Amino acid sequence: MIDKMSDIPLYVQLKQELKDKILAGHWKEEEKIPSEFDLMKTYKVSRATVRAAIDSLVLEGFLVKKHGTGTFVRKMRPSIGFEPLISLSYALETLNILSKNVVLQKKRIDLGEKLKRKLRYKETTECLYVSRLRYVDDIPIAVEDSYLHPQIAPIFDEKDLSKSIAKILINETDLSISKVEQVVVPRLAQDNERRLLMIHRETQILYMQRWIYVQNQTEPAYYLELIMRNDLSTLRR
Amino acid sequence: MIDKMSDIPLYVQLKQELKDKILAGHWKEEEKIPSEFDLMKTYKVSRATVRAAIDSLVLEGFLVKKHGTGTFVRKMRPSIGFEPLISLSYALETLNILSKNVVLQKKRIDLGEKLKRKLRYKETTECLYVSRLRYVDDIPIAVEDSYLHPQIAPIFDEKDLSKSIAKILINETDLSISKVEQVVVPRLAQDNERRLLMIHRETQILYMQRWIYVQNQTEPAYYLELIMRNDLSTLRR
DNA sequence: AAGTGGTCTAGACCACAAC
DNA sequence: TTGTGGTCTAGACCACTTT
Repeated sequence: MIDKMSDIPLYVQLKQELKDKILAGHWKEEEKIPSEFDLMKTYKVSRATVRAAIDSLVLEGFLVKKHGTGTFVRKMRPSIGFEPLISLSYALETLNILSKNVVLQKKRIDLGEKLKRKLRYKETTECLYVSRLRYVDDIPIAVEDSYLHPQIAPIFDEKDLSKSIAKILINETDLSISKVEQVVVPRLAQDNERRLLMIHRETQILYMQRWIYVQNQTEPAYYLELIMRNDLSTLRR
Repeated sequence: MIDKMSDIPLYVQLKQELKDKILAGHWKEEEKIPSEFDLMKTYKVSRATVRAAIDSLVLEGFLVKKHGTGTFVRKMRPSIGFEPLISLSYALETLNILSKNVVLQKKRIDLGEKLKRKLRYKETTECLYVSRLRYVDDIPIAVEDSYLHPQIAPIFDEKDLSKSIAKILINETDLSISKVEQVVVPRLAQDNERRLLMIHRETQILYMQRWIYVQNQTEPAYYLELIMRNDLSTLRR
């Protein structure tokens, strides 16, 4: 209950009240909670107080607001906080850097022995290959080669691949990620990389490989290989 | 300037106005911006509008508020370059989260076969072991076990290990990092981990291993194993 | 048309930090 | 004591979604 005499701010009390109900399952996932006006009446507080409590819970990922419709309990993601480790888009967003991808190529390919070993496939001999260039303000910052396992490739057939593949994997599928392996090597850019990223010979880049495993599959669902500029400190928006 | 006839919300216009001034260097880093009341007068808007604009910029990491003192331009965070990939401290800083370490143990240890394999040592059979607990606002968020190769361990004999080991490696030595390998697995916390992190059984954690290689050495200079809470988004400030 | 969240105003009092 | 940000109220109108 809410105590107006308490030293604890009303919106904090209301926030805790709502959070407790969410965690206790009082409202189910995806279910609508009472409207802001209902909450005003129920708890006898002003709308600003209700909104402060709700906004805070939205920020913490417990609630989602839909304009004109209502406020809903957010489907719990098993991996909140995990995203920046998986998705370059997400990692950049935490720095307030917005990037966009341009798809250069997208095709099914057969894997040679060498590539098969690199992708850590055991049996599978084909995959969906996507080559992309990532831009921040029309400046190319990374070249990404993605390899999608046949088991998950169909999901991406009709997706907009200018968006983050990792984000799609996390948010638009029911797959849960079981392991992420990653190797990063700093080195100088090679000629072809320099041309794509429009950088000088001396510029250092990061070469990164990433294997993402889902659920019980033994082969990586998503292999990513990228090179990126290592001097993004000046790109804040 | 702010246009009350525009379709763009006033607080968004004000936010953009302030952001532009920050990026243009109109106020320097760590410098105080005008008070909320000054901004109300200057732009002829209500306090709620001013606060909405400022709160949004705080959230994005451009401003910091200090109760009773004022609002200040935030010091620029490190880039997404190499550092956040190596150092949890850096990675958290990009999320606007400041953390500190407490050293629980620090001792030389002899390695059994199992540990030797885990550390990926070929010949070496000893190392410097450091166990630390990482806090954000007195909340324990991670337990870290660090293993330092004998070749670099002496460097850390007299260092303050409440600071980031990776940061020391990057900034206070001449060693250059040649490779970083990392494995992340999301899973539920075990009993002993739950106690240290003061979390419930259902809470998901991230288990991470990281091998850092320097220069031409074939054995990792720094092996790190940690478990951390996977709900750090709720700790953002 | 009705209900929801989004924006905005004007005013009030409180808690904290610095002078 | 003064100035700052923190909390809270009561009211208004707008934009979006559903009925």
